[in-house]
Amino acid sequence: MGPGKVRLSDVAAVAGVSLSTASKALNGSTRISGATRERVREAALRLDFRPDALAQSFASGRSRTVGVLTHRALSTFAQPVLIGAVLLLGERDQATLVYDGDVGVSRRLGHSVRELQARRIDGLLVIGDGHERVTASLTHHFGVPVSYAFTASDDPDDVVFLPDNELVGRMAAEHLVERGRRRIAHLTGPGTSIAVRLRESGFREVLAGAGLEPVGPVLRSGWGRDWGTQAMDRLLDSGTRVDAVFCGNDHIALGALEACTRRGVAVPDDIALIGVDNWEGVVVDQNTRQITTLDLQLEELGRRAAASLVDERPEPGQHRLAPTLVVGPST
Amino acid sequence: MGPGKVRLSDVAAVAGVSLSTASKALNGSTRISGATRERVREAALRLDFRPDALAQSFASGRSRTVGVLTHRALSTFAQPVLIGAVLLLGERDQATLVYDGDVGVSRRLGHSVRELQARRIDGLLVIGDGHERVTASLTHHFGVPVSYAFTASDDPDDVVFLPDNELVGRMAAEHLVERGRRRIAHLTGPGTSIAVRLRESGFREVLAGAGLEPVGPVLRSGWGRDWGTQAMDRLLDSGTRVDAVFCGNDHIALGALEACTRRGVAVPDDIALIGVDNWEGVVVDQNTRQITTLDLQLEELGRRAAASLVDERPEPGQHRLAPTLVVGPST
DNA sequence: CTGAAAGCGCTTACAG
DNA sequence: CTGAAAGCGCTTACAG
Repeated sequence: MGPGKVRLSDVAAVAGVSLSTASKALNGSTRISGATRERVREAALRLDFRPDALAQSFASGRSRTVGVLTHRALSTFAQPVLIGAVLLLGERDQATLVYDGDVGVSRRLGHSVRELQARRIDGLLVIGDGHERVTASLTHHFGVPVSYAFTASDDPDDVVFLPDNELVGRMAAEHLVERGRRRIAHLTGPGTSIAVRLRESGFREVLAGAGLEPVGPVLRSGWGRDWGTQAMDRLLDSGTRVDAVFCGNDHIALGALEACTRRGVAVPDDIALIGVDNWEGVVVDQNTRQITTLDLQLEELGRRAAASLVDERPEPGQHRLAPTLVVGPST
Repeated sequence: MGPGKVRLSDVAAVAGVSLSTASKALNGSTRISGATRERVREAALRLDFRPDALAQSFASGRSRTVGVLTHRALSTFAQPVLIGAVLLLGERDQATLVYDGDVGVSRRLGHSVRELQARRIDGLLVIGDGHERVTASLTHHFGVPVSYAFTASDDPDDVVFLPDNELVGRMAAEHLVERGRRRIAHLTGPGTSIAVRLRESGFREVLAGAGLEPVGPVLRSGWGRDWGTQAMDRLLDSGTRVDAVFCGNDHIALGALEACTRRGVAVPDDIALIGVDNWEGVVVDQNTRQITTLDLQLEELGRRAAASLVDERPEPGQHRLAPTLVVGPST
């Protein structure tokens, strides 16, 4: 259906202007008389002109495609980052070329980098797998903007987006302190984890500001529900008086909740629990919404990182995204 | 760094052939003498020639970009489908242009369709939000292959990929029957749901084949954990003897587990529980792996649907993907 | 502000 | 099997 493909030259002819003028009228913010612009626009509208994106890209050198490099086997946490990036890029009419592979392994990487260069991507987003690893900077391989999401880069001049894990700790502490809790313990993941250390540091900072410190020893080990149960039992067995626990993630918080329930400790009346991740089902979709959590806003992280490539280019350095407090109704 | 951009004409010159011959030697499966092909390849390698993808696309009309239309606000379930699609397409060196919007609402859709056409996409993938809704076919808007994932289309000639929900029911029943369970109940989601009906139908079919039928009334209502607890309580209160329960999803199964635990019913010794979704944390990462589940393989669904656009084109009609059984160790 | 012209770097009938 | 030539449909200095 239709009179064949409409080209810009057809629009120009109908509008009674040259090809180059038509082009500028439609795209360029160049000096063009308002009247001419209107005439060209009308003609384009009337003819239902749609510029051939392939030709535009070829002529302009802009591919309207952003490359994305992800770390092999996208984790639960990295997935929303990629989703956010892909959706934002779509909103900007940018396609996404995703290569998955171990960003630390140069073999696969070499192929991906070459392909992305050949594609003349307009920008590159490197998505890592959390705060734990540092990605070797790839920025110098590309003549286009490169940003890093959910991983640090080893070049301080890179544009990096990370969840603000220190703020996570501060917000957890503030939430509990504001609600009158004073004897706050901390059960968390392995002490080798950067996220664990940052969260703990923010947590201690706010406590100190309120003239407090963590009650009992900070227990650091795993990220699983089992560990949460075990740690909570240990804490309560020790006889430490506790009125709140900051759990390093929601799995730990659920494990702690289980221990409390088993021992007849009321949550949150006797002990308030706060976790991290907004793990689906922890807060939503349960009567037993006894846990408050902090959402790392990972999809938004992906959106911001992608936007940094196609919208205004931000300052070099680490950009930290604030988490969101998701309050269990009874807390 | 380097002697400027290497073009195909440079390769041709070095190899001592014409531009067109060089092009065919590198891409075409056309009749080219082995010797010539080798010479051209060597030259390309030596010069580190990388074809300009923009020029290739423009000349060939193939954009190496696949369009993806997703239903507004990607759900937890639709996300892995998109991830799978994007990753597979990357493996095929295909970029992805994702437009999110209500596929049923023509306003936004119109813009997306026009943009995708202008981009001269090589194929289109429509990702829906599960078995419940039927998407109006968009196939006729495009001259390129269109596939549908995680939604039905209203045109029987469309290529559609769905989880095999009937098989979900059959596999759940088979698993329980094979393990000697005979008094099997079914607690599930709303009776209006297509997925609920298909799962129940497969479930009943296998039971019937074993000379059985569901024990007690099939309880249909919500998808949440609360409902699972409530339904399990109702079932046990009724005095019905039960040795297994097929739960419509993992949330329901977890709710049922809670009810059992509270009442001192041993799972899986007294009552085996099987759910659906392989919801993170249900089976993995807990000592209390008391629940078996069926994984809908949604990422694989996305991969298959994407592959149907860029690899071999499958038959029209619905293609159903088998779930995977994820057995809790003690079941 | 407008237009003529070159050029982006390949692919692909077509003729030989 | 190989090559000369046209052409893909825009953008962008450049000159006017």
